[in-house]
Amino acid sequence: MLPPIDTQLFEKALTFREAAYQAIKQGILSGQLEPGQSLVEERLAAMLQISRTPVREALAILEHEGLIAPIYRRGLFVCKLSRAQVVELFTANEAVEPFLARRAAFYATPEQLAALDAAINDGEACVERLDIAGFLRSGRVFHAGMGHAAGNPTLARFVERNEERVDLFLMSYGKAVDAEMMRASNREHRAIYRAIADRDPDAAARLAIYHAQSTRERFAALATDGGDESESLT
Amino acid sequence: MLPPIDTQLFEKALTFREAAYQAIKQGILSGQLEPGQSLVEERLAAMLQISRTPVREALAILEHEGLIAPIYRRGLFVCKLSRAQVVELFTANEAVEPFLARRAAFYATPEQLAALDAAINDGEACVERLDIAGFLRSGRVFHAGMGHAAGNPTLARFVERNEERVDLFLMSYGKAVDAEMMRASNREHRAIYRAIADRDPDAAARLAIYHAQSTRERFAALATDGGDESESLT
DNA sequence: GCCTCGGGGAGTGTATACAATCATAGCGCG
DNA sequence: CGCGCTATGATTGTATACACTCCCCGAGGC
Repeated sequence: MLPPIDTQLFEKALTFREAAYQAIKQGILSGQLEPGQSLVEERLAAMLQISRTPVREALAILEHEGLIAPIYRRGLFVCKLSRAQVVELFTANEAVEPFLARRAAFYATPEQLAALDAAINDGEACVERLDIAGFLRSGRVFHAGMGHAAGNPTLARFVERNEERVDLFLMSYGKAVDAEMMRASNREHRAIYRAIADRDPDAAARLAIYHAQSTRERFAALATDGGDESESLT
Repeated sequence: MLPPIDTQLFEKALTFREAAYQAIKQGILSGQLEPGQSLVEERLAAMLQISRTPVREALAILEHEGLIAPIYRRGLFVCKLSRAQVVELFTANEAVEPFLARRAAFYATPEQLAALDAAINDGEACVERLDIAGFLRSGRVFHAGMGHAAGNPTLARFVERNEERVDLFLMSYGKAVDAEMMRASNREHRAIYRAIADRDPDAAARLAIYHAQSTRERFAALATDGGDESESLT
């Protein structure tokens, strides 16, 4: 599955490198480039109608972010995360999310609250369409938005990257993600949002913990099989 | 100030890109490349005796990590963090460190405990030598080691990167960092270590919080002046 | 004396060229 | 018929070449 030739992306980004980074990342997170698939530099460059140089620089960054993994002189591959790695990501989020929720309840501006609300509504729309990739994206927007509202870009970006990697895993199990699961997740998002909007830090933090644990349990129920655990590309 | 030509680094790394990444990062964190200084690709390439291509890829990663910042078609510069940004980093650590300390108290292996102890001892040695860069490095090793002992590489790397950026800031104020300050920090590290070694999660978490806050206060006392706050390169 | 306006140089951003290595397929041989 | 070996192609890793942009500086005009 190949992402189509890049078109408007170059208008937003100053450099081809940035455009390539966005395009490839988008391709991965939208499911067009599936986990385990090999990424040939020249092919990507041809799709984006640029040369290999900026593509390589973009790939270097994505590799550093943990979305793709190289095998020396063999090629680059979209990461296949193991269950253990995903559990680790959830654990990391468990440490950070309640902190963010609490602070968001203190500091969120009306605009930021509106952004959170919009992300939740977008998620609901995606559920109706059974648009899994879109739903996962809306979730990332929500979590990143909460980080932003908490006034800590560093933590916000950390959470966002973790979500990206989790979603990358979930894309592998796309067929198993059903509407009820998505609805449950969105309900929890809305509950957190309400607590933040009500300026109730304790409730926000509590609900964030609940959400993290609950998500992990939903995930565990999903990924019972091992799959090809052996070749978990890191 | 220029880092000398790379020698042994290429033996450890498979690619020039990785070697360049390590070398440049090392140059920044050791203080050879000072905040605000411009990094000319060709110059770096000449020092490392390689071409610009792998250097650029390494720089792209460092930029993504937030250690250097580009100005479009003007050049790359070692980041000058603002006080607000450093406070933000401390806040992020405050959320994560107690979590790591608690888990480390549960899961640390004897080897990991030994590594923590070694890092602390190294730090003490650096204090005697008044080796600020070395002391900061030992601190990064300690914090990263705690993350590792907590069994969560994701959080460990997050903390490590935050420490790198904080240390980058402190390098600017190198002259103001005195021995007593370093000793205090190391004492707190040792206290955390003892709690972990004693398998006392609550104490470890409590001491980690205290350390984070205490470090932030020491920092605040240090960076009272604004410096050239205006041009904080992000 | 101050401002404006080229011209040269430095340096990034991108493209292309080259070398090294790995996979694979074809072929011979046992 | 299966196994190993070689040759060829594909793809990465690195180097070099080119174009464009921005800054600096000096000359000329007011």
